[in-house]
Amino acid sequence: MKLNYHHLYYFWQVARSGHLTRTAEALHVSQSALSHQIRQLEERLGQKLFLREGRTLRLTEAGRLAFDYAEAIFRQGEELTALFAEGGHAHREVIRVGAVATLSRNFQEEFLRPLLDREDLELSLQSGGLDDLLRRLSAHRLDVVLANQSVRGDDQHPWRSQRLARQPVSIIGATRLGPLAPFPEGLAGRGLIVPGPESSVRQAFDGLCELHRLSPTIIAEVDDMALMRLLARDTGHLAVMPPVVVRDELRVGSLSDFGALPGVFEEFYAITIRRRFESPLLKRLLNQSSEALLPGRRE
Amino acid sequence: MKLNYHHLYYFWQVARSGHLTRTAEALHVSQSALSHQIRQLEERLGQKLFLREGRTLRLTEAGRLAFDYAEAIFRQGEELTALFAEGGHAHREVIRVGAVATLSRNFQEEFLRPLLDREDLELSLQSGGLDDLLRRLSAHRLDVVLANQSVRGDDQHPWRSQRLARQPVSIIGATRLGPLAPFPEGLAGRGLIVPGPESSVRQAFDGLCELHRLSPTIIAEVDDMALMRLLARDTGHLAVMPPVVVRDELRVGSLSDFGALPGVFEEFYAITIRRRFESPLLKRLLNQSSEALLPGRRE
DNA sequence: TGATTCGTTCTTTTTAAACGAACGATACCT
DNA sequence: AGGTATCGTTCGTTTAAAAAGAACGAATCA
Repeated sequence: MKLNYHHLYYFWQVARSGHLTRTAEALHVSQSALSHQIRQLEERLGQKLFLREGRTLRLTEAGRLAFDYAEAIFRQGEELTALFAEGGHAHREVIRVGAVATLSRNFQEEFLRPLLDREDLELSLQSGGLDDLLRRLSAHRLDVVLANQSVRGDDQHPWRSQRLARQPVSIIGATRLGPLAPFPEGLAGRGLIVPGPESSVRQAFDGLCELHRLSPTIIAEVDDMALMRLLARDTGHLAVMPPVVVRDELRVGSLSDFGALPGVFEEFYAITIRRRFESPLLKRLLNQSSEALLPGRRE
Repeated sequence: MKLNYHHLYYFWQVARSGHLTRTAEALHVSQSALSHQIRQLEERLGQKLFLREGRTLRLTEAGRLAFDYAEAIFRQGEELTALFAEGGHAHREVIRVGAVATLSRNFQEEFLRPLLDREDLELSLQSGGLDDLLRRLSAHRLDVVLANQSVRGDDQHPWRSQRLARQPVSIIGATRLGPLAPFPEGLAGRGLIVPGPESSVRQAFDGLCELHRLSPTIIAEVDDMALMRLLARDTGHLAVMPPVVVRDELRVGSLSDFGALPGVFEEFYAITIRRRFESPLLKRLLNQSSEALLPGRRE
């Protein structure tokens, strides 16, 4: 009881033009053949797709529904054939990476570095929210999603999260603030910029504060690492963030690392979809990334 | 030179399992038939999809590409058949409306009102950004998009914008601010909340200010009408917005309309896609909406 | 009213898909 | 190593599905 895509194609063509005879001519088949095939589709689906009103055809509600699906299906098919038609030559390898927009750019760059100097590779990098990216991953429009949290897969969405890196998290602030006692003393009377309440870093940090009976003054909750970096640099407040994010500023000396927070880590995950044939390049990339970036990598 | 979806289906099934023989058994065809059909697909596309390495199959890069498309195509097909299989009964009429999230809720409700009390109709209402909604419209996942700007269609995207309503725009503020001289005098020394610079209302308002040699103090630029309504109610600032948005507050008396701005209008558009068979219900809805809501409707 | 257009239905013809046996290559086992 | 089972390919043959073509009926137009 499977759908016959040949029938659906004929239906689609007739539905978009509205005329059986003209469509038959355009497709170089007889109208009787068309009529018959469409009738078979209706039988298979169990519902009328056209209302035959005299000698004109009108779509039924079911037909409208089927038409919308057919449109989506055959547009993709056309896209596919176009892709193969133009590029008669061999296809370059493509890796499509989605990155959660709030992720550290340094981390993204680190991950992509092995790919950047390869001439034979086409790299597509897309930013967005995690939900959006996961949707694209499920639709096979992405090969991997970089995120700072893991997701659990289920039957519907066979996602697989692989931890790539685990960065220590520190108290970061402008060097001009002068020397600061290490955590937890140094925090007294200071404003803090912290990650949003959803993030794992924030939750670990809150736990740590509770342990030390601290209730620091939260100035801002910021999810975007790039923004947090700017705020740490340009305000007099302290930020809770991984030092790797502000690597350059630490080297130049405009920002200082006032000490790592014990037990607080920012974790990075590569989310992929289980598939029979994985791209060997992607596989290699994930393996070498988790080896290179995993614990205690100096940056 | 058209794509054979039957071939593609076989390829898809083989590619997802990785084995030709097992797939042949599962599909109740001989392996020779499968092998032959896949070979034909390769010939049609002009490229190898599998690397035959001894007695194992591996996807080529082109194969990976084709597989992703096949996945998208046949998932939709399965969705379609599932839809018809469960709902053996006649399909209820469906109208899928997308509304730009920043649009006045009152306007949306007004538009949808004729549909709400119909038992025989299934209504789907989706919010989002204009770009996102237009994409869904093009993919036939929406029937109509409500927006506060018109879009021009092109060959790729045969959009059609139809103006539904044109609302006057006023200076709105908390009643407790006391009586206010009409525009432009009343604005002197007041903070203003205005729509964002992209909106047509804002552009018309800026033009009006220039005409009167006014440069009012902009407190905030807000695109979301619901948010603007809250700000007008809860702050001491004046807002530039259509009175219809705060209809309830005006009636209760918590907000006052300090006078319409000449020549400034908020316009509402219904964006649809040209198609052969339009839903008669949608057609009727658009017609009666533009009649009912067009100029000077009291609200 | 009669010619014409357009979709349907039937039978016959043509085309394409499926089968099954033989073959070749590879992996596995002892 | 050498035998054997497994897996994909390639044939010629068979079978099933799609197309053609003619006859029919209903609606449209002059």
